[in-house]
Amino acid sequence: MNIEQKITASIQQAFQELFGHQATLEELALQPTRKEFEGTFTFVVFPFLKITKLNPEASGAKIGEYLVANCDVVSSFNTVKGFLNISVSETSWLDIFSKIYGNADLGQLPTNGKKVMVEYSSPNTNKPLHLGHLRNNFLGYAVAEILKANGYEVVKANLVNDRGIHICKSMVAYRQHGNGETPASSGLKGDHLAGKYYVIFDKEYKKEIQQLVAEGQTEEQAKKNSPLMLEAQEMLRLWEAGDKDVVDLWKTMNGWVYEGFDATYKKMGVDFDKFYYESDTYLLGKNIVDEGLEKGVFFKKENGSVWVDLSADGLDEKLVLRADGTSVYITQDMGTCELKYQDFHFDKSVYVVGNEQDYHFDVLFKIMRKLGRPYGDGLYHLSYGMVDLPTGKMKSREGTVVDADDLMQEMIDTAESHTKELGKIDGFSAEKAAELYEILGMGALKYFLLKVDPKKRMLFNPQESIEFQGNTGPFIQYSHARIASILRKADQIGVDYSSAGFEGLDKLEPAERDLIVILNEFEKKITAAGEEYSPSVLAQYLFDLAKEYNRFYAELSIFHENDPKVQSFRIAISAITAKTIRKGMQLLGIKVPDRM
RNA sequence: GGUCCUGUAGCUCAAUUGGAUAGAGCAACUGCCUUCUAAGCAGUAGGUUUCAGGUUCGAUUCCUGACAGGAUCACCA
Repeated sequence: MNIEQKITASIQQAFQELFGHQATLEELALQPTRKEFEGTFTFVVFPFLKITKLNPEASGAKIGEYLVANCDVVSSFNTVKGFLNISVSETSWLDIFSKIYGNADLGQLPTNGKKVMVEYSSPNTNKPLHLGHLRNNFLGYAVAEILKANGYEVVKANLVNDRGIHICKSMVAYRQHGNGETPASSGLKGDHLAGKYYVIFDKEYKKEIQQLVAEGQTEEQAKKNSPLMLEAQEMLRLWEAGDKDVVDLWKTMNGWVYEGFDATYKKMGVDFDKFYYESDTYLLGKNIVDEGLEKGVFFKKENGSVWVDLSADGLDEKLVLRADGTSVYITQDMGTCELKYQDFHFDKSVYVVGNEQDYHFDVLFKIMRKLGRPYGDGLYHLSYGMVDLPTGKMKSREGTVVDADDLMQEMIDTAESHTKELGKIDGFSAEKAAELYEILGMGALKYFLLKVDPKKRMLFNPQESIEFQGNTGPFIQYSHARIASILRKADQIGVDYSSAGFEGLDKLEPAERDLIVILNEFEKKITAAGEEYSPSVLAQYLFDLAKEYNRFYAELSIFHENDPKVQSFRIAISAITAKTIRKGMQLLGIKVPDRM
């Protein structure tokens, strides 16, 4: 039983004994005391005035007195209006600290026996990754790690969109303008090479449209009649028919792209347990269409197309199979959904996909539930907002994208120049230094993208967005490095900061207590981040923790402290702060350095 | 036009899910390095929470209606 539960249980008892009222633990929830008041936890009595039949102050006082007399962790209280502010004794805080300090599984909750799949990244193989993908990948990875910490067994999946008209566009342009260029001959990363021809296609395509319009066609006609577009469509048909030349080219180009993606994923620090390829899954789902027709979930129109009617659910009628019997997007998504379940028998399945597909997933999940899938209620769309630039929305065809590889390198370079300016790492080897720049640059970038509530769209200003001070990754990393330095010194001079070193300590400075209070919230935050699928909860917490530690650091001395117990305790609390930061940042996919 | 999301300090974001005088960071200003890393700490200033109603002890949070921005509404993916 943790401290909050202990206090709420006592309040429940107080209601029983003082007012003869049976309150649920749920309605007795505590909240943190605002820092301008004395106390740690606050109980709001307003909702219970009808039960106490006293004014707010008197109600609070009565419960407060009961707590001081009957709850051993409560040392004092004060009431302001209807707010009962509760103080916890210093020895209780020290007990709590000892428990945290002795916990070998800090930040890892016990297994819950449940399995969850997290699908993220899911790139197209016709162009390199950009800023929007970074948010997706960092989010997906962090959510997966957070769910692991919550006791789930996690499968990270990547559904690669490796076929379709967009790939054919790159292929057509490559055939016409490629001259046998390869990543090796051009020095371009494979994904960038494919992207180059995707852009060439679009340029040439637009020229053709202009030409055709000049010859008197409408723009719509021109788009359909453009020889390039016709060729791309023909190539798609040939691909589906298994034409050897087309398939060979497709394999070659995709191979280049995967090499490029591998490098990018490595730099991002993300990984996957299972890859799905749309070239394998795009024909799936037709059996589910049949099943839906049998069960009466779907219906057939006169022309043979198959639909689902979701108007009773506030949605619309939605096509699930074309009149010619071919699949649409949602057909294969139904099939892939079922395939994933057959492969892994998950309890939950999370899709990390941008909010422009909200409607699509709404429909997909409603369908799977109507079909009575056992996992229907476990389907979840982690919908995140777009990343906007100051110039507006990113459009890959128009070249207004921030490339992922470029941005990551830029961050690392900035970290390098910043570090050199400060001149603190003189003893570092070149490799050590390079490693540090990467840790700092990637930390800044990841933290920036993860600290915002996923569902909100966010603004990214390449010039201004990335800071190394304030609410940033490097600030938290810096706090860790400071502590690491203290621990090195403590080890060097041989201080015992095991719990034996501060046994019997019974006094606390406010800065020490505040630090214990926030350290004690770690598991609660991991739980909340997991329940809400929101790494931002954890990011915010780690910032608050680092801030609290830096206050402690500035206010209290460690190696000038004369009382050996106090000194030992301060090192211990520093050590556990570092451990919490390291573990928490790890859940966000961010590394922390020992020196910077 | 229908549906959904968003609107909080000059800027970027919080606000424990209905609680106290709405908090951080950046930018601006003032202090603090002979002491464990100043990528830090302390402080000043900055707000009619887009607007108008409503619900109640109490609203940034819930409801209604405006306004603004975005997404989506294909036999595209």
